[in-house]
Amino acid sequence: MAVMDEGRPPRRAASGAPVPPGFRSRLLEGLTPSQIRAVLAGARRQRVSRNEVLQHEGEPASHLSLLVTGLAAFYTATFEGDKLFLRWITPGDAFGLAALQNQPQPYLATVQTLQESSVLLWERMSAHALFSQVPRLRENLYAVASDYMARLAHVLVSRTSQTAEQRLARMLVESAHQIGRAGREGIALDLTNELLAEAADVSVFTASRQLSEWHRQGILAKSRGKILLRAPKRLVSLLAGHRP
Amino acid sequence: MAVMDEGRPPRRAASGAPVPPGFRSRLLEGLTPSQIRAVLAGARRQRVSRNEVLQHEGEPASHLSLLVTGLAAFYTATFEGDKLFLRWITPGDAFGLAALQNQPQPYLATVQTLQESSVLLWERMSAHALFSQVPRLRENLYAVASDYMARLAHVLVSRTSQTAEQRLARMLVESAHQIGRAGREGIALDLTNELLAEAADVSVFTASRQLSEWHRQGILAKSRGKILLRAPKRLVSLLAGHRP
DNA sequence: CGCATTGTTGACAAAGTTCAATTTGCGTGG
DNA sequence: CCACGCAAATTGAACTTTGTCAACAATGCG
Repeated sequence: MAVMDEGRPPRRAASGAPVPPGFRSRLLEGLTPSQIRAVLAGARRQRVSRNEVLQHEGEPASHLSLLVTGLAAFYTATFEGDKLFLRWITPGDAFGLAALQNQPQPYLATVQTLQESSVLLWERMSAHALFSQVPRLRENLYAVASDYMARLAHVLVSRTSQTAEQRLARMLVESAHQIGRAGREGIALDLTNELLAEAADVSVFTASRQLSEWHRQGILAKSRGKILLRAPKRLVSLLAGHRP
Repeated sequence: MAVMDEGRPPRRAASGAPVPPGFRSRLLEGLTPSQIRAVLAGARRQRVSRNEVLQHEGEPASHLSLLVTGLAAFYTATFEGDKLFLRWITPGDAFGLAALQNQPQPYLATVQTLQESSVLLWERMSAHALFSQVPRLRENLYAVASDYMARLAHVLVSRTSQTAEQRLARMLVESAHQIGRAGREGIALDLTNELLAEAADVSVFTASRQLSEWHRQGILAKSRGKILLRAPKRLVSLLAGHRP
């Protein structure tokens, strides 16, 4: 993964703050420092508060975006208009990949912040120009798109072939990797039952019952809006060791 | 969509038959005739019989492929190893897009023929070379990949938020577009209950019951391995007109 | 301290799957 | 050309999983 050069104080982008030291993104991997500077210079940096919609499914894909700090969720809408969680967007994740198509396309999903965040935004046309100048960007873009594909396929498999219990376990384990904070007691997650239920596509009631069950078994501890995974391995075993 | 030049007799590719006249593929759209010749010349043409596996999920993506004639299905495997239908592959559809990544990647899905078919195969490295020579190919590739994303998202929405009846209706309507033969009586589909059930992710029993119901209502006619859609619009109305 | 948000619990209902028992259709070989 | 045999399709009934709903509890913020 690309790491920003931490040696020298990073140059301030034309219209925004620099990227935090140590920031990594799959999209910028393998670029030279000067290429990274050029790419960042073409972006607009923006702070966004919690629960802000960064892109709206169906609207023309006008920007390529990159989450710098914070947390967002990537949703698609059902035919009835309910939102359907697809994945977390964490710092370093790009979204709005539809903007890089030659023909203007609509966004495939809605992205909404779950915490105060900051993003880099490239306007469609200037992104096209940048991607022509830096071939490595195109390669990275394709890799990122492929990663979306693979994740989407996993979600699909999970939703259609796993039980509610397994989906919850999977979501907890994945979330632990992506948005968890490791501590002495275990891995801490800032998730309400409601958000977790939504992410695992389970009713809040099922989520509550299952979490209580795992709490009883000592696998995790709960408090309001927080989950502490004490034994993530026991959750993993619910997934893999399913067939005896 | 790209159409092969039908004016002159198509030049025979190095190691296979030419593409049939009128053949169209999203992947080759916008290429000049000479570019198309060059691209086809780099491919191996292959006949494959029914139920042949063209690529295996998890194996290294060694080839980019293009279905020329016939029909195939694009499956992914569940964690238990069952196959999970994702989409049809019809003539002109490319698959094995993972081969175009810079780093070698595994195939994301299994592709299996449902009829006697023929495919064009590009070995990974020569595909890379071709795609460097013809920038338009890269653009098309990205568009094709985006189309996969969009379809996958649709499947996901369908699987998680629609009833068995709706999924069957949707699958019938989609299949009618993609693999149906329009006739005076309606649109004919060569599908067994089993294949349809698999594609809609429904048990064969549910499929049988629902088809019988629609048969009773005059929406379709069935015979062994065949379905004749008489009133596809009434199926569509089950999807959209669901909310009153 | 009061109130809104978040979480819990039990009873019940709905949607589909599973299973077993048959029936139907169709190609084939005698 | 007929009967056989297999694959495809059907049907009813029990069963499972999970969602829905209503009522309630507890947590923590202002």
